[in-house]
Amino acid sequence: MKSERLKRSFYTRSTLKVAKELLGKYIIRKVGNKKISGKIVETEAYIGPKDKASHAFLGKITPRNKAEYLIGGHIYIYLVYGMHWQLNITTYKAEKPECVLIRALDLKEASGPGKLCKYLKLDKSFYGEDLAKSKIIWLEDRGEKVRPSQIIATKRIGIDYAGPYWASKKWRFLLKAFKKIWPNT
DNA sequence: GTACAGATTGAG
DNA sequence: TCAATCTGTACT
Repeated sequence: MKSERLKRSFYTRSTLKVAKELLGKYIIRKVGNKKISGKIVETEAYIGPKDKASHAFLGKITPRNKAEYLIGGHIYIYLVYGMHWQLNITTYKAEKPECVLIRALDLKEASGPGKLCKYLKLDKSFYGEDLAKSKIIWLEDRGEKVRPSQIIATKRIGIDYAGPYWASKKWRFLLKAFKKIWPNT
């Protein structure tokens, strides 16, 4: 099987393009001598500082979100609701706070952002990890082509606080074939 | 120092 | 429908 690790140049392009192309790619997580992996089937784009739903809205930098400003290909992970980790991958250039939230893999054990991190055993120790270099987590292209007609774009989830303009942006992308995983879509 | 909301989930 | 659970941020 063809299996190629995604390079820096994949991540440093425009965020919406990366968000769509991440669909169908595989995430590989090495724990000891075991590998945990799955296909990415749902993503969301966050384009700070103009995006009110982004943690980096208006160029805000805090100890929590500073990894969002790293060059494309780094992990930005944080805790929400006091109990769930969210895995984000930074995109575009350094100092540009843009990222893609990885929401789901093609497994029912990882069918949501919080469950995905639990499945991949991710936590704050992965903050700022470089997916282009890391030996414990990276992404692979296994040669699966995803056609635009297989991608569904919808509104992002759980960001109504950002107001109707940003909340209505269709920056959530998912593979048609896996729509059935989510009861509320 | 205190108050409060949140890029969710799973149970009821 | 709603509680669990805790960090970052904006106050005093």
